Amino acid sequence: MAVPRAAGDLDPVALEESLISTWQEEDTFGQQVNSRKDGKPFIFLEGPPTANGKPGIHHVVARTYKDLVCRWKAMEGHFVERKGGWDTHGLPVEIEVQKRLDLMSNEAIEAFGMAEFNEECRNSVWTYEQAWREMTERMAFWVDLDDPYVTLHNDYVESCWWALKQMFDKDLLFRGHKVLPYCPQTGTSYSSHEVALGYKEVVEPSVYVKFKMVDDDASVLAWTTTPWTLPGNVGLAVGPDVTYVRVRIDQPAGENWEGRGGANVGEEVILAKDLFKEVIRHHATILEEFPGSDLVGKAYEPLFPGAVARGDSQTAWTVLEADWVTTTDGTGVVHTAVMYGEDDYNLGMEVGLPAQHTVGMDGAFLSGTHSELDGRYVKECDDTIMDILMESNLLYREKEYAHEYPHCWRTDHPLLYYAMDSWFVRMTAVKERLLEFNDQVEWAPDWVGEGRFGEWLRNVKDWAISRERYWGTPLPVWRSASGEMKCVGSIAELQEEVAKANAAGQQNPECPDDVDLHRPIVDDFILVSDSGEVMHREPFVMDCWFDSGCASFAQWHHPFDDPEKFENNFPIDYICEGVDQTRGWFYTLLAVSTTVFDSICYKRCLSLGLILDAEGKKMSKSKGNIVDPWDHFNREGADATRWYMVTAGAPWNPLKFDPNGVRETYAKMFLTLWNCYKFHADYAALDNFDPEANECPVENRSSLDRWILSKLNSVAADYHAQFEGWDFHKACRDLEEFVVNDLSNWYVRRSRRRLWDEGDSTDKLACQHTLHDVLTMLCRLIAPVSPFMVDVIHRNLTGQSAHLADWPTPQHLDAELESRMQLVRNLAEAGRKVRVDNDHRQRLPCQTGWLVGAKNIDEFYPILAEEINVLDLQTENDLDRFQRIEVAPNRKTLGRKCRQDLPKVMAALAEADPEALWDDIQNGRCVIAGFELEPIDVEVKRVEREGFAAMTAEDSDVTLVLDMTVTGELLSMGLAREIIRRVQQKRKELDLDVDATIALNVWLDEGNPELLGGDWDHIVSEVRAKTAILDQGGQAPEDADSFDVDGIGVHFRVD
RNA sequence: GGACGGGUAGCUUAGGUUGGCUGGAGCACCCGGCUGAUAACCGGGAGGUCGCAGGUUCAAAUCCUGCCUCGUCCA
Repeated sequence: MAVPRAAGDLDPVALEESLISTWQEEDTFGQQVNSRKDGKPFIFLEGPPTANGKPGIHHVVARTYKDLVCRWKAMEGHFVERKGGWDTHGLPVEIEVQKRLDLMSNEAIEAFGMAEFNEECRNSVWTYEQAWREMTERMAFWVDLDDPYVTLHNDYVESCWWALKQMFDKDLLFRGHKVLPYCPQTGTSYSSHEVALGYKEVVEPSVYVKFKMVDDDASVLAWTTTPWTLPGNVGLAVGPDVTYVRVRIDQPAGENWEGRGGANVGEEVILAKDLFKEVIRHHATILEEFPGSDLVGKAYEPLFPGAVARGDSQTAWTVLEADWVTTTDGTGVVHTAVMYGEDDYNLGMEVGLPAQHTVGMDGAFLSGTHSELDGRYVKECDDTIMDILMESNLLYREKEYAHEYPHCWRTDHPLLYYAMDSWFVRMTAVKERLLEFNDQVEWAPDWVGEGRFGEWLRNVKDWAISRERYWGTPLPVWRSASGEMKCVGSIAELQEEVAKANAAGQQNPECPDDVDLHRPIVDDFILVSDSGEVMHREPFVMDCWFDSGCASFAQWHHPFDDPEKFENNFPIDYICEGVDQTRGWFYTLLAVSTTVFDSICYKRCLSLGLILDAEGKKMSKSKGNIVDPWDHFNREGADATRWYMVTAGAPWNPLKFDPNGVRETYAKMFLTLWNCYKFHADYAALDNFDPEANECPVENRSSLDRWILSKLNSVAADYHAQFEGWDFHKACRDLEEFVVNDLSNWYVRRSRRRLWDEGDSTDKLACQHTLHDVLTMLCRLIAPVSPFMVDVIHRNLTGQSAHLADWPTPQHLDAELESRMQLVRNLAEAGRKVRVDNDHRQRLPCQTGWLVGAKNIDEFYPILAEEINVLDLQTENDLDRFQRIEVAPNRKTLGRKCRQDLPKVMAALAEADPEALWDDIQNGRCVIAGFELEPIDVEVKRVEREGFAAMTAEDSDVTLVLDMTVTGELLSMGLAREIIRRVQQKRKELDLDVDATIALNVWLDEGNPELLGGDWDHIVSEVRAKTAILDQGGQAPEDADSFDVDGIGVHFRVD
């Protein structure tokens, strides 16, 4: 420890920037981690951001919560390693590059060269790395960015391969179809995010089609907006509980019939009752009504015989039931083409419909569909299809239909929903385990785990993990034409397989130890199956969510490097990301750990709310309402920015980021803290105060000192408890309240005089020790949240960084002392109110004040007397002299007792004389409206009697009474105080040193109260006047400063 | 359409699980005060259909039902 240096003025930006250099020089972060090496590990996992976007204020929020928990746990003594990470694969990277290089289709990419394209992606990933590093460092997120995990690194990819192989071996990885929006022109399927880029309103033909029943003369009527899917029709779905009708056409169509289609008189059709009027354009009679379940199982004739082969399907071309069928549009019968709709596909898989394409990857009908359609682009066949249906009398109506339909954002062509070959992880097989593991996670807030996440898990679907893309972790599965498969789980295994294949006659390229595990390199290896068949790699890359889902082990290159590293760091203690990660990272981590390790992945998960702008709108580039964190780093500093974000609301609530709020936080919290510190440091430096040199046991200090220590320690205890309960916002709001109200506005204000003492008093020493103790503890409490200023303060006071210090343990608690001080403060407040009510200036002293009903606060009388400016403060024991009692009903007990008679009882209580009433209640003689009132049923409060200059302090029965008599002596003292205040103000304006002396002239106008000798001397000494002249009744020069007291002029000059 | 969360003063919010006394606070505004105390502090004022409508209850911001609205995720 050392004598502190004087604090100087505050420049938060300079302070923080210079401290960052210090941290770098001495590797404070490394020291914090390593000094806790023997502590129990607290395992944190950084959710990898993608570095190909600019970091914004929302990233600062997430990183603040990550950082503050890690710093807090480290100070508590845990070993907290913080490895950085980067998410580097995936579609957004590809799109970015495609836009830049104008490669708008897969053909274009392949013409450009897949290797070259991926190289571009690899580089583009680091576009904003520098910006991320600078932001991370400037906001003081302590994370190791020099040795991060990177999802594109071979080691990382290899771990992902290993994980996939574990799934493959457990039969959890399988090949199937997924219906996706697909653009035949670019040959790519799209993610929902890409689809969202291209929705357009279009008007297209929609058709009502008659499906002829096999054992019935009637037809079932179905509707579709995509006629091109009709050749693929293999089923009709009805709602089992929907009511259907069979109707007979009674008359030919009217003249206003539009478009193709029609029906003959006597023909019967079946459709939902609710839609009958809307759909049927003929006069028709309802023959019968029945539920959809009656239709289920009935067969109908295929529209395009031969387009799809029946195979061994029992259910093809029959009516099926599906609970998602509605009667909001169409006919209540849904045409089902297995390969061209998600519901269709799922239903088809469920009931065993043939899964056969009628459309090729080029968007054209496959040959064998129909002689007039084969080989033609499907979107150009609507007319032909309708004509074909017309010829067989299968078309009932055509109708123009306007709707939003997704289009390719690159080529503007309509997308086709198309069943693509896809790979899945069989999550449905581990659903129960997922739910069990989720129950073990401590979620903040808990409703995310129970609600949103739990809901997601209860409806878990198999995870489609393959993407038909280029830049990503390649799917390590090789497959032969006959369906033999091999999943490769490591580079060594790949080398082995390549060698085997080469031995069987293949001519593969080199496969060295550092072979790049990306496309197209891995595509070039051709392996050979156990039966000797040639196998090619399945041409997919992984969903990049799979990459990040592997982070808990892939960051350590598990199991290839030191497996202990992983075992000691799994499962994770703490992760923290935005709530939008619920079905993203939070899910994929659990999905991977469950399928690979049959284990939970993380024990605690803090899910953060979104960041909105000050208007509550989502921040987005297009709206231009993004807040740049640097605006605040460079103005109020990172401390204030972080503190603001933490105190603005619960972490999981959406945060409306208000730039003004940051300024406010700076002005209130940090300026105040700095000034408290400055007050201590300046005097400590002046007095050569060394906290170790002169011991000053707490029990020997004044009650004011013991109070602030106790108060801080109670706040610290709550602070800690609230941290434990994730209520960081409440903890920090309370601490801020402490700094502003308790420390600055009471303790420091009440202690100023003590430090002005130029001698070496015990009391001054006690105050300095107390300030030292309070400030160091405060710094440690704040350090995890806002790490800069407190570290500077802590270093100056103790010679050690706050971040290497221990988390404080509460001590010196004295609840009784705290409550007495609370009373004193409430009384001081009451005193000010009395003066305002009685029009009595604050600086004009009162001769006497009486405290009525006060106990045990004698030791604070001097403080209180000064606060309320009373010369003589006395205890008054005759409570009835200034106080009376009030009897208030206790509604809780009375309500239970009286029920509906409560209003009557309340009215009676309000009427009754309080003294007599209370007497009766105490003696069990009080019966109102038939109810006997007991003492518990009322609350007795003592309040001041009216007609006195008196006020009862808040939350107490103690009344303060002031004597409002004004005397010459009092006026003189009050005048002296006015003058002192104005002169001090002037000294400040003149920017004089605190210990500079002045020459003072004072002129008092006629009618001013006489300034008594003692009071004049007091002025002279207070304002440090070397020479002083008082002229009562004289004429002041023009250039003198002037002010009024009670309407009479006072003039002075300071030289 | 579904799940989850929000809606309290001009703005930001506390309270809501456990129904009860006058719905707290901060910013901004107005008046006053205090200060060798800072962009600080203190007192007072103005500002509220606690989203709307029902219900339960002696009593609802709080519990229940429905609706409106905003957000997120999923269809």
